[in-house]
Amino acid sequence: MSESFPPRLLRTRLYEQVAGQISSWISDNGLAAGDKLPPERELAQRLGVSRATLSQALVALEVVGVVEVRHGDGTVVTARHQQSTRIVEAIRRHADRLPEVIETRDALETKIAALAAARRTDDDLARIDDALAFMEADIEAGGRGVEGDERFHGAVTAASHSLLLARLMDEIGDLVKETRLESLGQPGRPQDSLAGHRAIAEAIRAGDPDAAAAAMHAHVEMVSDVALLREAP
Amino acid sequence: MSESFPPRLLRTRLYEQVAGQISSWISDNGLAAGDKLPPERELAQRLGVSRATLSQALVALEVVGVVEVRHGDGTVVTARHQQSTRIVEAIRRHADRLPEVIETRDALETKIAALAAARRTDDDLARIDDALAFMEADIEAGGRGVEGDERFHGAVTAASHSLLLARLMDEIGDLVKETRLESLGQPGRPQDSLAGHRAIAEAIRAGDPDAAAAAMHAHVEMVSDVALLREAP
DNA sequence: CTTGGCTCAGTGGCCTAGCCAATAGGACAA
DNA sequence: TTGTCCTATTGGCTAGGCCACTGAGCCAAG
Repeated sequence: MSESFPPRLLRTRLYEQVAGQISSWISDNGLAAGDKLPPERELAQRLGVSRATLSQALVALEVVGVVEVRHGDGTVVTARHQQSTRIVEAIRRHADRLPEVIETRDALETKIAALAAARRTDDDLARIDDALAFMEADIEAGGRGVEGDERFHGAVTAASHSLLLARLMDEIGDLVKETRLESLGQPGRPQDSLAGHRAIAEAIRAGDPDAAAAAMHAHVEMVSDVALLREAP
Repeated sequence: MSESFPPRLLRTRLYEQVAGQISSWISDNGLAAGDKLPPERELAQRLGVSRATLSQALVALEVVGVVEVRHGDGTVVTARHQQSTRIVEAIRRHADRLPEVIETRDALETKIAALAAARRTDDDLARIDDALAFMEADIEAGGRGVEGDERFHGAVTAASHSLLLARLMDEIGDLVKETRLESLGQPGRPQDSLAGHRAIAEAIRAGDPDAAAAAMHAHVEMVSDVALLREAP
């Protein structure tokens, strides 16, 4: 019942507000890469916070890649400040983001499947089979196989032995999760999905990259056939 | 001239070390999602730093998504802590990271090229042509066309009209830059690269996704033929 | 027995005040 | 012109303290 409750009323820490203000101040005043921010002491006073808090905000902005703090010199604006940071948010709020997620999954997972077919060890294969079995049991018990689906794709990703691709998949993990829930909620879909997984697993077992890529592509395409998208061709 | 100078001898701030220690402490002790860290006062004392510094470290870890700091309750470990965080660093230090970057580029840019062919506007096309012209002029003037190369791929990415794919490309931007420098430094390579770009541009102009994908794939494959890799087949 | 309010100990949030350390840029000597 | 040194500026970090929030236990009202 407690499905969609109030969003937990997240409490904003002071440093977050400060970071936000600095960030938008940079945009509003059109500060470009290399431009300097005011000294900490002055900035803190102007913002009405202590230097310690300002320091936290700067750490946050630094981690995200908006500014660079140089001991003894000052704080300068980094390049690529507008793009990276807020795009995730932009996407999250964007209504028609589903197609983009599908496209991106297709790009990454097709390659991942091909690599997995070429590189999988026996252990990798065992984990893939485990995920398959888990999903099958879940579905037979009346479940939708959500977790099994997740495990399967995770196992395949691991089998590709590419840290970078794994990292990017993780990056879009949350978005993928939403499409997963969407997709597996449709009647008959879990079984179809399981069948798709089996085809992918077989190609990987056989060590056939092209077949694995094709199977994964077909699978992602099938998954993308979601009610939400079916109205606007 | 200041092309690839000293890596700027990055100065580690205390909070970075602290964040690192906490992070590995979490891994080593097998802390799972939901487990609590010691209180700030105790942790600060144990690590031999002030609470303010520890606080900065926690902000950093929070921004990255490793922990969640709850006012009045404590600091708890978040899910997905092991994967995301340190992989970027791991990759950066990994000697044989080149192949992974190439693979990932191939996955993303092949898809991007196909989408660009399907969606490019006339403006997109104009920007692509501009980049092409810029690179050509640079090469004729004796340059290596590094910036032109960057512009071209940027223009194609923009033409794909996918925020998500653009974001992921941005994510691996630094790594790609290194391979770019590596590749274009080889004799005759700039011209070859330019020819590859032309083929891609033509396919996009013609609105042929398959051809664009194929051309991009060939291009990435050509680029990957780097001295560093040629010894270990 | 359940519910709501109260208290209190533990914990993070934030501040003030201050000294240390790195940097850049100017003054000055060679 | 070049190299060295000095110093003002600016960030790095600490210490110590008060306030605010959370959760658990207790207790009285329903």
